[in-house]
Amino acid sequence: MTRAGGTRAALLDAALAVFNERTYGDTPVAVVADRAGVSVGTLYRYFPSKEALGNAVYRLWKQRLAERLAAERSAGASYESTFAAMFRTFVGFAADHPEAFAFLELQQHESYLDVDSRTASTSIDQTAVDFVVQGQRAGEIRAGDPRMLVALVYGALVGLVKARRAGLRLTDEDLAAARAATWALLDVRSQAE
Amino acid sequence: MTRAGGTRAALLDAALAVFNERTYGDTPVAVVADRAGVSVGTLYRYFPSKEALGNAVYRLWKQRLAERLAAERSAGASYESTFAAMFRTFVGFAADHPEAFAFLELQQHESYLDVDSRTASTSIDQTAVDFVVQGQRAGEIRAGDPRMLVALVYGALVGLVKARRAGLRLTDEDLAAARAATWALLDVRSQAE
Amino acid sequence: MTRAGGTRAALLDAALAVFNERTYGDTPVAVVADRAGVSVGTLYRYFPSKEALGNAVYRLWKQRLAERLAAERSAGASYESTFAAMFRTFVGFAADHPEAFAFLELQQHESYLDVDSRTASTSIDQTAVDFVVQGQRAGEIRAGDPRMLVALVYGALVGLVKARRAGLRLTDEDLAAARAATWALLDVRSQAE
Amino acid sequence: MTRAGGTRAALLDAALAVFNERTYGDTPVAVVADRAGVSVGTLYRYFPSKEALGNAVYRLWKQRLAERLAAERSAGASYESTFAAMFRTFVGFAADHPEAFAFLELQQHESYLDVDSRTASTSIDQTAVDFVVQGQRAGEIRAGDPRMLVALVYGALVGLVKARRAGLRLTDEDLAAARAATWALLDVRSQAE
DNA sequence: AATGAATGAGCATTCATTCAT
DNA sequence: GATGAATGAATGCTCATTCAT
Repeated sequence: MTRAGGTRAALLDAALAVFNERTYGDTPVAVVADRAGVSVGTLYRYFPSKEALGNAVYRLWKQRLAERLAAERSAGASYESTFAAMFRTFVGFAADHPEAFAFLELQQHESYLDVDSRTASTSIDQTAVDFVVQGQRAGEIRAGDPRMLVALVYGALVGLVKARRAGLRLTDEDLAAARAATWALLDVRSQAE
Repeated sequence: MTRAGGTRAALLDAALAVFNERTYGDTPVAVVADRAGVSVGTLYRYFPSKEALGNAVYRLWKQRLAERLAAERSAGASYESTFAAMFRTFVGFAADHPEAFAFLELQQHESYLDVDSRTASTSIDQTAVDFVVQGQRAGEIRAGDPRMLVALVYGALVGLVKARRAGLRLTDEDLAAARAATWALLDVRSQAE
Repeated sequence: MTRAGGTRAALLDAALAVFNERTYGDTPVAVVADRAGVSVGTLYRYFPSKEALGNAVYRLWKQRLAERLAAERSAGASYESTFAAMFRTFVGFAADHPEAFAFLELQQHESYLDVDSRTASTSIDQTAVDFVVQGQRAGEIRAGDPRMLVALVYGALVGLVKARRAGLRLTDEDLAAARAATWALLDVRSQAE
Repeated sequence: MTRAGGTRAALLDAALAVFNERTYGDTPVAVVADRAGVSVGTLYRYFPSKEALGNAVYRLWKQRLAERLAAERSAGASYESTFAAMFRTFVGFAADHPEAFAFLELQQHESYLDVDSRTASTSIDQTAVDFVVQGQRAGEIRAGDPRMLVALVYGALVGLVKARRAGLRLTDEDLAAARAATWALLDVRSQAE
């Protein structure tokens, strides 16, 4: 099962897959190695420990998500349309890489994430907080602690993806409605007068 | 260290506490027994397995939350004010029982939850879905798949509590703003015309 | 195979035996447990690690040897007769507990001995150095760095026991000759005039 | 990092060095190869196994020591002066090649030494035993089992070197005293009349 | 009923050795 | 010849569960 990207990439892929079938903590490294089509010894040639492997998987996908989100801040666009783009990116990422999204957002990583991984995670938050702060200054996003608003929106998005993962089937129309509803979380016009 | 409620209650309390300090999966049963002030043997007299204990803790708190939420549907009140009451109940529950909330919503239980526990979980969803469906019929809640709307709202709430747990400090004013924003997720008046 | 002294004693006995058949480093803990007639898990109930077990065995026997040696310093006796008593004690200990002696003196312990164990070891040296210093003051033991003289005598004794272990058969007469020769290492009368 | 003597010599040097930093048993072959500046594969081209490498190192230095000792038996010299020369040779060897001496005398080799290596070891003993037997016939060395006397002397010498290695600092005067004391182990004149 | 000693399968990790390039 | 990636058996240690007292 070796891949074009080589053994290391095969291991990262296998790890993502099996960590999702159970959990990082419940998955023996032997299972990761098996899935990647290599021996345990080989896994340890590429990653010094199970923790290092977990961190590598986490960082890889957090960074990919961060890159996709960062790319959406287009110059002249309105906040609502920028939000719509970010929403689509986020939901699209979750659709394209359901295992990666589930691993990132639906598991507990506190026990093994190192500083670099936590930093990768923070970068997405920061992008979102910046967006909210600017939107508030422009009078398009409602008042309130920006981190709180981000937590609500991010939570709503995670809730959405989690529900789909649990079996909820949504049409494009549904998703457009979800986007509109989530934008209302931020929209200054939804603010009680 | 036995409690008023007896050994079983002491074990459930201890389990909730220690499952939060690490994770269900990372916590040896010996640690639960220790914390409860009993021996491992005794733990196994009250619960046939670690899984059974985990399920009991899960069900206990899911049911308590469900009861508090169900109690909020007052007869003549508007949907918005009912929502406000439910929001307060939910956030209040998380404030009163932070360990319970964290255990219920911030951990993965898939690997060990039995059917009964999953049902207990569904009951809260159902309460919420019923509320949304009725609100939609009454023309006060926006259109869209009710389960999707519930997922968004529930996700937003979890995101809020998670952020507080990660260190975000919020005033009562902030929480009122969070409630208003979350209501906008549902409010028909926030719907784009 | 449980012994009168209980599981812990059985483990210490088994450890001494198997550490001698190979080496501390070459002996899996499973082999120790097997020999003691218990499971690996039980071994770990009595000793937190293999290192701790190794240290416990080392300390136990070093202390027994130290006690036997310390008991030999009789009040009015001459240095030569005190030395003879210590020599007999030492050789007798090696004869009575060949495995213990071999473990203590013929293996490398540097990699795992803790401070307490090293202290137990030093106590024997100190007893010997004190003896030499007093003998020098009394004009019965030759001049020279006392630690150096102790190293020579201790080395000679270890060499003797090692040779017996390798198959050398010695009569009581031989041993008396060995004692006399070893005393010459210290005897002021053997000093070149 | 190849040496004048070629790859094989570089490997033997590297092995001696790293076997002393830890132990033969604790040293991965990869560390030996690294230190020698070659790959593991190359190491296995020169030595069929780790054991073979260990034996080669052992034999190499045992033979060098044996040669230096054997060279000391000068024709007309007295036994005491021959002994003095051998003592100096031995202590000098330990000073010139502390790693080699420590490897030979302060580690356990039983688990992997082959017959040839054991033979190399015996040859030194034989030289020493011959010396003692002749000295006894000449009436200059005390009575007693020659192998026993050799064991005492060899042990004393090892004890001396071990103590120096553990930090004991000795002047030339101290060493002369050590030599005199060690000779007393053999000297017929030290024998109790 | 309660205890806690005992069990042993299971896990992360290491390392001597092989072999395709 | 030389390389170093790959192998997989072996090791120290953990922990859910049982059971004699």
